[in-house]
Amino acid sequence: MNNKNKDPAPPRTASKAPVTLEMVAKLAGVSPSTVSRILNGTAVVSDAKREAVVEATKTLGFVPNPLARGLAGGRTFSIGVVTQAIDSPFYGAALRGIEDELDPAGYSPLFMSAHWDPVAEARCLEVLHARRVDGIVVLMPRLSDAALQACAQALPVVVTGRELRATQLFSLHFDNFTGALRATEHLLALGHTRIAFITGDEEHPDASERHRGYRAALQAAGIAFDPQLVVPGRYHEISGLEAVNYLIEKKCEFTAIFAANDQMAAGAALGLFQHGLGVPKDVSLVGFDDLPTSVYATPPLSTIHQPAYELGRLAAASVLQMIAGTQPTAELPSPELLVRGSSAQVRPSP
Amino acid sequence: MNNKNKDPAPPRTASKAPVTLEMVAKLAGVSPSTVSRILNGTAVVSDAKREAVVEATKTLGFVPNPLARGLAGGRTFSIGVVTQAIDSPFYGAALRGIEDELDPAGYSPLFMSAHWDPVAEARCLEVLHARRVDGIVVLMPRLSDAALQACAQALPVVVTGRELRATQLFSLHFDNFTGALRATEHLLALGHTRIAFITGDEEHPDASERHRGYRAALQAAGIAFDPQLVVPGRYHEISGLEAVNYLIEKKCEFTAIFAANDQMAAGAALGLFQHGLGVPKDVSLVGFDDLPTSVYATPPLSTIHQPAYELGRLAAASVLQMIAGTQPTAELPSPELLVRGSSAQVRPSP
DNA sequence: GTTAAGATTGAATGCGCTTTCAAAGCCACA
DNA sequence: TGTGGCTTTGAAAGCGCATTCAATCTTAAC
Repeated sequence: MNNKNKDPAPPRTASKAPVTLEMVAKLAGVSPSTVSRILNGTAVVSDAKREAVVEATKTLGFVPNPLARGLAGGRTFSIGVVTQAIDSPFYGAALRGIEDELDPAGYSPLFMSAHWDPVAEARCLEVLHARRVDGIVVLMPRLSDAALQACAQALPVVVTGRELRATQLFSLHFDNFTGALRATEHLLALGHTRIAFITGDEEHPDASERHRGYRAALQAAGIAFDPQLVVPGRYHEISGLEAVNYLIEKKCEFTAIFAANDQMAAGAALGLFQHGLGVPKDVSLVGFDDLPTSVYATPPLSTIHQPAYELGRLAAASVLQMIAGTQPTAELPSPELLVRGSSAQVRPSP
Repeated sequence: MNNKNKDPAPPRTASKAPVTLEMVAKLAGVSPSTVSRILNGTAVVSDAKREAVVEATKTLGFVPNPLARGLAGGRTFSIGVVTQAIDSPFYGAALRGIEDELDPAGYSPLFMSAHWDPVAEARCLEVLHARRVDGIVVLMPRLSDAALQACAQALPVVVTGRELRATQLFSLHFDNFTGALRATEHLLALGHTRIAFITGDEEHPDASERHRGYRAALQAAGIAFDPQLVVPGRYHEISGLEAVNYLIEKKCEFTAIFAANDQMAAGAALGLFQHGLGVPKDVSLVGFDDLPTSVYATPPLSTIHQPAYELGRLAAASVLQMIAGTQPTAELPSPELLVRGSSAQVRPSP
């Protein structure tokens, strides 16, 4: 491979014999304790010694061993992150946010996937605890509040997608209700009255909040709720597709669809396409989440922006604050409606 | 929150005083060494003691401290994984594959993102090395071969997206050339002769291989190569969109587009849509990668399936093999063309 | 009935670092 | 000149585990 990059990584000759703090101490002519103190800023040291140590650290290329630090000091400078699916477009952005926030602070994330399984989630927590992480972020937990609170007794925990507060436990919650309300209102404002709703996995609190938002908007507009128009989904693309098939099969009349997330909206779009229905010509479509891919859908998907990246950043910042002893105060931005090409004025019925 | 899940995580009462191997030893009436031996299967122990230890381990809820294990034993049971972007749809699947392979083996992945920056990548390698991971997987490295080889001197390394072999260094390479060849042949077979190509970031070996595949197919079909039809892209959606705009602006004639990856194909699709061009009615479109979302595009995208998940699994399995002392032999499956709705017979020109 | 080889086991050491604890050095004040 | 209080520094004790080494107990062969 003709890779002409100048190498940023000098071929470490020390690949065999790892440099230890003790060696630095000897070279600098001080005790190991002093080196440690300088490394951690634990105490005041004379400038002379400090310089000698810094010098020695450089010439030796010393990098402290995190394992030893963790074992001796009790802090590992790593944050456990429990996600449901590392390969989900939504979580991806959140993980990125966590990364970006942790990195400059000198912390490393330790990602684990629970796959929406409470048992697996509990195992993740256990493993992270065993690995002595300094704090934990749980993205959209499936575990009970009590389990989370129990976990928070041992170390700082931040959860998202749930309202929950306790000592060493902070929650970051997005206003799904208002988001869904806005989305439905948007469709309503375009003249739609027959708005189908594809629900999320109602095991998730978000899903039911979005459902409530949909109903609230309808009610406020004085439109009778029609249970026929609500089709259960599971947050996956395929369930959006199935929902559309179901609606059409049942000959439900609808001029718009609000899907509880963008992934199902994508599935729904495909379903409509397969049935020869144009978006937004025949059916308006609105999603929820604003996945990075949604703006590149054809047509671009109208949706509620959920700040996944921000969520990650704030969650990470919050654990860091708790570790530092401060009570976090972060709050997620309000839901924001993004009107794109998939929603339009209702056509006068033929 | 009405979470009715039975709690899989019993409220560990021992959240304060961590159980140590020594405590287990005392309870079981044996020496710490024996407990360690049983834990690691390092030596034969009498059944009586083994049972006593297992029993004690259970009643105490003992979980060995990975930090201590790592420090004392030199093995951390963790694998460093360097990815370019944790939030990319392509990498997501690969990471998932790695996770799935590592987990049953008792290893944990340690993910780090290098953001396509060789300097950052070198830093990742350093951090992972410092964290004493037992092996490293580098997905689509940007670093020079030499740097990678240097890294492999210290511990087992698996790289993907590059052909590179050395002691403790294994590479997993996908046949991008053939993939691109197949994609182009497909378009050719449909009667297209004016096939535009949106390149990837040519810093990546994959990108140039795909480019070569495109040209090879054209040549084999006896079609003169037209440089006008090749538009540089950078693997992002936006560059696909820009490429289409460029082609149309320049009034290039084309009946099909082959994008070097699905993300750019999505961008291209949007561009065509904005210009009122139908896919595949007016322009056929073929991508590369087979992202999970591509099957839900409207119309579903014809593409070359790249086994990202498999890639992750095989890479992980390979490091594990190297750690175990065996030479890995894994090989990626051949590229596979998936014909979906975005490509069709060329229309007789008007 | 011995003895050597082999199987089990425990005591002790160390991985690399943080952190008391106490000693030594410093200052100012009386 | 002496004493108390403060600061800088080093020695030493672990953190929790793996592992070497030597001791003890078996078993087999003579």
